[in-house]
Amino acid sequence: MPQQQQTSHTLADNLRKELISAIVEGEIPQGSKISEAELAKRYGVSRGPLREAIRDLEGLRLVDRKPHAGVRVVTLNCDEMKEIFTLREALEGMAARLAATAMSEEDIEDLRKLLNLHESRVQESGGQSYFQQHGDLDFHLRILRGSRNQRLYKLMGGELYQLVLMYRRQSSQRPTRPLKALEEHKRICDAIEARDPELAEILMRRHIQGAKNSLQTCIEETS
Amino acid sequence: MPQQQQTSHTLADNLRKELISAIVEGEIPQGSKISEAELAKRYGVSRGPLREAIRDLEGLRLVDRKPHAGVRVVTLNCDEMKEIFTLREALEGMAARLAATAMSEEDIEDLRKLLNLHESRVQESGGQSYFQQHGDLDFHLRILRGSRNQRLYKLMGGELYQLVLMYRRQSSQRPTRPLKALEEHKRICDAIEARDPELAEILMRRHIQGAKNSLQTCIEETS
DNA sequence: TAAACAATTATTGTTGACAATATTATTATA
DNA sequence: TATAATAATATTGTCAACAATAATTGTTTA
Repeated sequence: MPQQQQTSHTLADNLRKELISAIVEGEIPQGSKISEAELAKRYGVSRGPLREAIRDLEGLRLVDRKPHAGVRVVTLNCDEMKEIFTLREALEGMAARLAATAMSEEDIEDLRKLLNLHESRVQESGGQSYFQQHGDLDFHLRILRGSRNQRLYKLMGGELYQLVLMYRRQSSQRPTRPLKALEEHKRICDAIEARDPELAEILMRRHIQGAKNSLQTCIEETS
Repeated sequence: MPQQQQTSHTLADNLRKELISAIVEGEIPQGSKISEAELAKRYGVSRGPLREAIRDLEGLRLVDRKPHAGVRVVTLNCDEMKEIFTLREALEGMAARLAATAMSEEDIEDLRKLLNLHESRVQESGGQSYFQQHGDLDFHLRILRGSRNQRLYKLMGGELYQLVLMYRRQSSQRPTRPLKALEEHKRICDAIEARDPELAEILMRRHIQGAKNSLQTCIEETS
């Protein structure tokens, strides 16, 4: 079953989704100040629900807020992104460990099919964009769900992945070797299929460490 | 410097703190429905800021909300608590790893002093209550801060620890062997002092696994 | 001219009233 | 009597006006 109904029938909840999308896609640029009045007019709602939605975004750390001074979209510098990847390493490593015992045979079969799909996409067209955009996250989300740990799934899949997505979309992140990543995904899947939690965790952590290391080096910002 | 000013000068932010405290302490019992009108009257504010504060609590997973049907305080059963402890294992394990290289000599010295203080408290009075209530969390928060990973610190120290606290306060959690816990803390401190990230992580994970295992076994709830 | 102070303006924070939805109580019917 | 449909009630969701705070602009003074 789907985990949530399509539309929540409340303005604040719909706004929340729209704003998340707008920020992640860069429609509302990083570091820009958000004007409540302007956004309210733009989305055709009053400021009440809008403020509630913004409050949610603050919880997701997509915006920063200073009382009486307004909210700004966060600016993701490379250092912050490395922090997030460190969290990914810890959390997704644990997810892989749990998935190795918690995933059903059908789940694993589906996961394998997904990897085969990814392989064909990568082969047929270089496929970098597709794989980078969706394929990689699909795989990681499957593992997170496979951990059967609701809180883990919601935490990584909900809050943190928005930030990863945002960074990928906006930082002109170069595609990081889809072939190598796909190969690593396969090995992780192997470990899960072999019901080897320790190996699954180690491989996942290495995989994410690799991604972290390939983040473009930070530009030192003294001011 | 302190990370936040004392009072935020906005009703919603102050309410947020009060509500968190009220829920964690059990003043607002688990599973109870929250009436906006009643709470607004109780705290002498209008429903606007109250709703924003509640929205924050939802982000912290302290309450559940169904659109048009109200919010309820979450009920922490043992299974959920085990999920949280699994997150703790992953995140605090990572924190210990990072702390082993990131903490300054002074930080480590202070940590050692803290442990000595704990030891005297435990010895002089059995000290179970103090150590269980504050000492244990103090130690873990120090490690989290020592990781020098802001996001890790805020995530575990902010959102997740509220839930751990809530469970401890309300589930008549028996004090889980303060002497053994203290001993484990010392070993973790040793590993950090020796600048041994792998060992620090392993010990921290074991330490939290032990705490998880000592959670009282769940009462099976079929209905 | 530059700096500091003061008045203005714009934005955020708050409130109480109104609208929409879900829950409860009531009534009719099998 | 039990169940289902329906009306009444209470609660949540939304709005537009008001208050309070911060940013901006203009003015005065060294």
